[in-house]
Amino acid sequence: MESRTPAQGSSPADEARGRPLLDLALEAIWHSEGMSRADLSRRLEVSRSTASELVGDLLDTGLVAEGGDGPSRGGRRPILLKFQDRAHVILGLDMGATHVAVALTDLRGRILAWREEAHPVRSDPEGTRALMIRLCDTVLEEVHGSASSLLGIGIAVASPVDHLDPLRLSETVLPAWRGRSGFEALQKRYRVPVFVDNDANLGALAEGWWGAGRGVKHFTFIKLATGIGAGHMFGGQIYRGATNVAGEIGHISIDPHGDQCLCGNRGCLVTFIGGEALVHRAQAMLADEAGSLLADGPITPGRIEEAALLRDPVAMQLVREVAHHLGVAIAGLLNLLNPEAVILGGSMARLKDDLLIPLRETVVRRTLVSSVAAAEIRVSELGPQGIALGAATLVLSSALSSPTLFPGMQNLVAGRP
Amino acid sequence: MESRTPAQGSSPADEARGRPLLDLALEAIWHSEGMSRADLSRRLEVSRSTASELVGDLLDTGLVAEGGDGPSRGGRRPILLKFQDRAHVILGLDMGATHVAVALTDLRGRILAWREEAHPVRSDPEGTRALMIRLCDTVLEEVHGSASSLLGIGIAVASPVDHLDPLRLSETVLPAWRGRSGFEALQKRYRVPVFVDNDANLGALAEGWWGAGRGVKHFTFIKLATGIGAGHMFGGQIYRGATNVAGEIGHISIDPHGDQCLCGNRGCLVTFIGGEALVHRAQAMLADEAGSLLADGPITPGRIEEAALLRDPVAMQLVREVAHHLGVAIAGLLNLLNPEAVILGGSMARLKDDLLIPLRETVVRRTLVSSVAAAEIRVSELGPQGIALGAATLVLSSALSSPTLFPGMQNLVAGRP
DNA sequence: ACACTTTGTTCGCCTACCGAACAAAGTTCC
DNA sequence: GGAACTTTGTTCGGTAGGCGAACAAAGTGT
Repeated sequence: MESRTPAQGSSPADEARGRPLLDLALEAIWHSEGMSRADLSRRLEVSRSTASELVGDLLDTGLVAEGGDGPSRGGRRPILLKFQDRAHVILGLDMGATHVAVALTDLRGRILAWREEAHPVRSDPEGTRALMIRLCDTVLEEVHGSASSLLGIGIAVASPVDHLDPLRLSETVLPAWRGRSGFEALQKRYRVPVFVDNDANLGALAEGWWGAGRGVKHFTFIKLATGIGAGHMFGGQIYRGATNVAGEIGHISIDPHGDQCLCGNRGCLVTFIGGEALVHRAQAMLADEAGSLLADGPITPGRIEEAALLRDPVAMQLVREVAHHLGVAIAGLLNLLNPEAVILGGSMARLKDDLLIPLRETVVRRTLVSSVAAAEIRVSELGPQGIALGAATLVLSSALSSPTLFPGMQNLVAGRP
Repeated sequence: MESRTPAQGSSPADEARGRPLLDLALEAIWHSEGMSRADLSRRLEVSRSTASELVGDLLDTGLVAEGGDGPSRGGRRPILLKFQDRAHVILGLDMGATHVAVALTDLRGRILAWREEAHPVRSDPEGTRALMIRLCDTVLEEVHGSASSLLGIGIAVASPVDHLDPLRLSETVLPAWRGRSGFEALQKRYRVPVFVDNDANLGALAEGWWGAGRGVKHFTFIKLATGIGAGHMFGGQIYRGATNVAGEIGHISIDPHGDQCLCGNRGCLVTFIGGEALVHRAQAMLADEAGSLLADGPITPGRIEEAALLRDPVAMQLVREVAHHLGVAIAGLLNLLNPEAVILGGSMARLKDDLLIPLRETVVRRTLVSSVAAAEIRVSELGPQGIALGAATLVLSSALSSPTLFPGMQNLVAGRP
């Protein structure tokens, strides 16, 4: 079974000695849209002759193809090389607390098929595993013939993931699963590597590759949901901390005299703006003021977001309160880590400026150095599909940084005839 | 003028392609004490023949020498290779708010000579620069003949440092310096590269190389002084954030109803345990209770530390309060970053368990995941010399990771006869 | 004394990469 | 429209960094 860290042949010495030229060439072509052999030669700082030879090898793999001539730069027109985004597909699974979602993507993060279904994940491991397989089969059938070119499966789980044994799940967060994910079944069924990581980390990864974090070196993604989780992207890499549980921003205390939290701390962020806290607060506010859209029917975080979008006064007051409390926590984050940006995802993200403007105000009032206050605070661009997309991106990023995962590249590195 | 980032020939392509074998060999020999050519071959995963040739080159530089035979492992006895720690010396300067300190070290972080002098650094740029040169001359003379083998100068400043222009100083923190450090004069006088970084970062670097952070991948160093600063070491590298001001832990709010801070925030950590806050709190406590060692004479953080060491009840009560407030901030840090360890330096560090025990208690009560609570909290092992030692270490680490900084290595990389 | 290990050197080989040269295909300027 | 110049992409010999095999030197274990 494959772990998230590519196990094969990655010795400490190899890491320091750098990656083979062929890998770098593939990655460079992926990043640029339509680069010539001469461009590649300049990019990798190799001679045009070697660039030419590298391209020859890559053409054989099918991952790269020639795609017509580009504009002349004063001489012969270059032959553009295009990464073949459709050479493979990737399955990205989002296993939340109460739903399962599956995205089938190409190698450019485009979602070719999508399925989402509500399910009591926490209490029903067997049913969840069956559902995951059913959804995977569905999307693979929908995009005809894609099963044969499946590159890998990425899975986002709403629980900490052990770096050394990513197929185990936290027994405290998901007791009914008893630590065993059973994801090996997916690996056996589809005969491809399986990668697992925490959902906030993968939300961050997706935003960094395709969303609000493109081109941003250091940022933190905060997922607002029942719980509050964060994923850090430092220098293009997910930062996981010592034991892979970095990002528990929900349990930062923002008021030592606040309510007791399950974690033992007082005044955790989650006791102010977690899903349950929001519902309680809404109920309390409705007791004072009637005439809210929230008055009829059960109150859920989703309905609060809906109501705020419709400019319901109670819901908007709640959003302002969320903005304030979150602002205190983010101010601390900025002072401590000085990221370039903070990206908000999950519920509330659709509110955009209604959330961001009061949030920014709190942050600016509460940060010292001007450059810290200049950090951008944005909302997710990917919405609810972001987590599953991030799971697929985990596979893609692994493959691009160590292309032996691509079936066509294995012949080249091992020993060619 | 050299910046902290080695400017010479470091193109993006070079970085990805990895460092030359010769550099890796030098670093490997530095790290091990007495490794053979065969060991090196295994470590770098190259053949014994190449390892042998690499060693031949390194012997020529004078940075490595053969140091007798090692114990047999069942065959011929290996010839041990020893890094020549005395081949060069390094100057490490610590420019605090009210003092200047200089350490002359060898290539193993041993302090060969040390000078420290109080000086109103903030208000007197000219005098500070003259003092720095005087102290440098003194320590270079004391270790006779070392001036000729000076490798470089590292400087720790108690102000944020711009990554792109490390010779500029923050105008807000040190207005009298008007942004100009004038450190170019040191470079001209001693004809060696000068490296500059923030003092908390360099404290972290020193602890990571020589002190309480040896072998710890991810940790945060917190310097308690007039202000509270932190430096993060992630994976052996100083983490600086987007604009080089990561680590402003002093301005994390731990109580939104607390006192107003200069930064605009309320209830910042410094308003509880910064140098001035400590003095005020001590004065207030003395009004209630007499008979303290602190009653006679001016109250300073240093005297509070002294009194606590002598088990003065007022001072010890203050320490417990510091431990509690710091614990709240550290709990947040652990939840957010999940480091392996937190290392405390500056004043109070000498108190060890008197500080650590109540601190750990607060942290454990306030962190969710068990592995987060398992993070080690320690005090600095290097004491007041740590910052200057870190400045010297900045030079050493740069030289080891890009050995062209060593005079003897330049002939080899360029083009040998 | 013998077999077996480990170290370190030598030497020929292989291959990834380079530079020079060249053809093909454009552009610019007169 | 043609000459001069550019840029691209290929070919081809050269080079040097690293490898493996072989070997001598110096150990250990039985």
